[in-house]
Amino acid sequence: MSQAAGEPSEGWQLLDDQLCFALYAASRAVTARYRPLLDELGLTYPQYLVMLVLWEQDSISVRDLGTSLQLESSTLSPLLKRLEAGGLVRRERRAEDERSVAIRLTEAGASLRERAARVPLAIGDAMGLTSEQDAMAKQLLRLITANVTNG
Amino acid sequence: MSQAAGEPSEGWQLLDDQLCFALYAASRAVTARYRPLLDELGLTYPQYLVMLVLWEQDSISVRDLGTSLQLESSTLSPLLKRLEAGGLVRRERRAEDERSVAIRLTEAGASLRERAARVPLAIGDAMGLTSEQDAMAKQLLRLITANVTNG
DNA sequence: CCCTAATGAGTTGCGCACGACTTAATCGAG
DNA sequence: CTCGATTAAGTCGTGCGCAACTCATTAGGG
Repeated sequence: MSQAAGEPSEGWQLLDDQLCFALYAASRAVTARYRPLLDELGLTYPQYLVMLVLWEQDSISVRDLGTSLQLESSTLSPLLKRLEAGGLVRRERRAEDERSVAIRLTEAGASLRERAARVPLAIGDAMGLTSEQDAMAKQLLRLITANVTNG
Repeated sequence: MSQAAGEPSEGWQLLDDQLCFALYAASRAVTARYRPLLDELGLTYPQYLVMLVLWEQDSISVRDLGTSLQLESSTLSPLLKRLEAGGLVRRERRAEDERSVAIRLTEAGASLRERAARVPLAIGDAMGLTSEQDAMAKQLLRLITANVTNG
């Protein structure tokens, strides 16, 4: 166990013992691993997540996108504008409810799906987990998220 | 390979199946849980991590801080300036090597340690994991970080 | 019908996070 | 010793991520 200069450490407050830091470091490390792959597609990591949702379900409101990704409109609105500027999505007010904005894939956005197919495979490969470890990790992370979100 | 809207997805590229998203969501959820606690201390989450390192080992270079936290000097330099402006640390050039800057705690920075003692306990409590689950999660996250970083 | 509350999207301000770059100091081969 | 390469810290530009707020639209009680 590492110690403060001179005095013994008390055991609480050690960076390397904290799950929170392991989580923070792992998340950034994985995102960094995505970067070169996503650069080829002209996407950032959050933009890629938005595209994943749209490839699953085209024409979705900003609100529902926020629910899926747990992101605020203040994060999504500028991001979606950048995707629109890049020609991947269109934004149009809904006739039924003028408050709502539907996000739809353009042709370019839809066709990007094939080029992106290899990304999750490459990342899964880089993570190098067995399927049991992968399942365990997902389960634990979802448990943490659920506990920390409401509790 | 691509599908029309409405059809079932093929299993690759499903947001909810991806470990990377679970990681990203969990990391943000945990940080959000920290926020009200750290607000009372006048710290952000990355600032809190820097303070954790300093409480373990006072007088550390920006370089070594970056190695510990896996952060670039371009992230740390402005962050450390804000901590200095807040009166928690001092920055002084090292005599032995004028390129290097030593970060030292002020009195206020050192005494913040006691007030911060309850933070890891509160977070650990909120995560609600058994000690076995906690250990398993840390192990898996470190494995992912290690594999993804070099590989 | 009216008027207030709510809802959805967007704006602003601030603090990361990182790539690309700059500057200054040190190192090290010849 | 000299001078080109390396190293440490910092700056700049871009894109999140979120709190606090605004604005427009819709819902709903009286």
